[in-house]
Amino acid sequence: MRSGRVTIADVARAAGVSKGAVSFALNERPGVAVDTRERILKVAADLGWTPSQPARALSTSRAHALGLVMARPPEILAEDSFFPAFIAGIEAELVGSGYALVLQVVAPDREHDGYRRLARGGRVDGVLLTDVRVEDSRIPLLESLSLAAVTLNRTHADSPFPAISVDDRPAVTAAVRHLIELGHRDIAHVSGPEEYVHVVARRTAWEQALAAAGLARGPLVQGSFSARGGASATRRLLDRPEPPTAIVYASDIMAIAGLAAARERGLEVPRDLSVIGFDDTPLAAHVHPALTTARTDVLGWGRAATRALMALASGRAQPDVECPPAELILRDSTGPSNPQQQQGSQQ
Amino acid sequence: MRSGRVTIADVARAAGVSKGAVSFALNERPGVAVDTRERILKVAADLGWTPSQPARALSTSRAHALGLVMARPPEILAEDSFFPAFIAGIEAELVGSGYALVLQVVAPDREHDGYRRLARGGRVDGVLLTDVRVEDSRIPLLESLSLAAVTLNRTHADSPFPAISVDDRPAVTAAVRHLIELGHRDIAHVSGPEEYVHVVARRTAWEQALAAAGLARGPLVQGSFSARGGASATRRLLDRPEPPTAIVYASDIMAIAGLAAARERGLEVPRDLSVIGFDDTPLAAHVHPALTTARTDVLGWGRAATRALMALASGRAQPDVECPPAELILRDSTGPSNPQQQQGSQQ
DNA sequence: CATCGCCGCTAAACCGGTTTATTAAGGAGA
DNA sequence: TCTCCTTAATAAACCGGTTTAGCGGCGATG
Repeated sequence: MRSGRVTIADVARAAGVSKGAVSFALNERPGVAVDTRERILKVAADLGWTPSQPARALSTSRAHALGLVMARPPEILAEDSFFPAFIAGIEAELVGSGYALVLQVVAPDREHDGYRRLARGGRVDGVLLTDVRVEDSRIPLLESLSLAAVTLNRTHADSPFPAISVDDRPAVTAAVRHLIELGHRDIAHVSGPEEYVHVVARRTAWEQALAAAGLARGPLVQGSFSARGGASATRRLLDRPEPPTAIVYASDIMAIAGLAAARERGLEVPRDLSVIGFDDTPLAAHVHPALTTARTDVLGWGRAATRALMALASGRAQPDVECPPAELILRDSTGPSNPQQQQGSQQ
Repeated sequence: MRSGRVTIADVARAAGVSKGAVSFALNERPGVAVDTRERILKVAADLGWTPSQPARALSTSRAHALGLVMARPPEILAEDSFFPAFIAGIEAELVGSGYALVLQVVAPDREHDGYRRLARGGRVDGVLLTDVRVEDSRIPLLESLSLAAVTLNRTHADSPFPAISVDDRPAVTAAVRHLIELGHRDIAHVSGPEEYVHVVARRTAWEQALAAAGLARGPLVQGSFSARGGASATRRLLDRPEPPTAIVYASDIMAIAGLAAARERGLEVPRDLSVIGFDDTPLAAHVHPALTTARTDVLGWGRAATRALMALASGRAQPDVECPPAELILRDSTGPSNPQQQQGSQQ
């Protein structure tokens, strides 16, 4: 009575039953008469009782929580709209499930520690693996920690974990085709670190779309997914003796920074240069010119991944899931190729 | 031996002591001889034992976790660089403390549920309150849930919780003064929902700086902290019979969208219009023209708030903390007032 | 009418830690 | 040498749930 929390024993006493009966009633297990169950639930509601998660976790040896490790450098974390949307998707699925999300932000070189901290002490039942690598050292790590996991996109290495994937390639293919239809023949790509599977997928799609059209592979610059990286990659492309007439970026942030870099050079988009981003950041529609880009349902991706991981953590084996592919959104940053105008226009 | 997890009993047996001794040794409590303690710790390390958090939480009735509820609409969540930086700050302080961060993303009208879910079931020992309101209904809620909390900035209502504050006003004051020095006399403000204390603080600082210079209060438009809101607020300002020559925005995202909106109108920044943002998003330096804005050490803010909350959750009363104020960063989006050029330049 | 089986419920063990009460051993003081 | 006090360590209770074993009571069955 004087103690703070209401416990299962209080409920049992008030309902005139045993602790076990309350537990059974709460978890909808057979062995409790319907009217008894209802009486118990009513008493529980009246007393405002909710089972203690730690106690429940201790006896079931399941934390009823999922983990997410974010290992990006702070600058990129702050710029990217992926995580906020993704986390919103996770939570949309978690609401009402009794599961919680435990976060871990770590320096990129301390990534493994993040997973170890979550696993040890049994804080979570499983983790969501984002930013999946071609060869991902987290896979063996998680196996050794015997943590459940799902990967966002398939790693190229062997993985026992279900992959929840979004195919970026159709949008990139469509982007390149769109540019070719506009008359572009020199189409560059600003990618990211090649260790990431999504970077490779986008770069490959760009290459293959060019090859399919019988065009030479345009210049490729590796950006860093940051605004700074996008700006410097763009400057490097524009400094070439024969600068490209169009650039396909692996992210909106790099593309938006590219827009500014082009303008500094006196180029006007899309007259002198066509630009295509990737992500469809909310800002993309509100820069000048509005950015042609690729859209992915990140929130839906988060939901699908979470659903699979919860099922997996409950012991049900899960198949791979294929989410709807990214699609191209046409806006105003792409236009007809206009090479003579552009060449040597600066200085 | 065959069971998965190593428990304290395994360590005790291996070290030839009792469970209690292991617990004492781990928690550095007196009553264990130095060499015994070292032997125990060595055995624990050899066995790879880490105490189970749920078990520990059950006996100490402390979750060793903090909670953060994000109640912004998805669009704004995705655009804003605040949360990623803030969360990075929280984690920077949490690393090595044994605490974890539990996240809860909810629809703005379901905010209270988020806190209830965290409190019930004892998932967290305390919560960080962001986006503090002038009259904040979460304060009485948290008192009734008897959850510890710190607020980011002081609510105007009574609050028993320590406030960890950053003063936005000096930067806004400096921004307005800077514009006045450049010859501007008609300085508008795009703010946000007036329920937020930081919105009121920025708007008030803008008003007071104008009044201090003997200038009339310029036009005020309430934005929504989204790119879309920034664009439409800007258009509304530029549609006035006598459009302002300078706009101070309450956020970078709105300012960047404003840049594009001005350009659509045929205005050139800063020649025809000066623009100042707030936040110093990483992108701010990489748009064209580079955005003059206000910078806050959000990461440091997160650290300070987390430090205070952990201490509070451990039972130590905490004083209010004042973090370094926001400061103005001069870039290229502000220039001398040029009103004749601008008026009627569109159409 | 005796037996079986099932239903509804209880008592008690258990999860893996922390903490309190208690005991054994060793050293100082008289 | 005996007593007293301190220190080191243990055994057992406890945190708040879940889960297993078991036990009355009742209807169905033979």
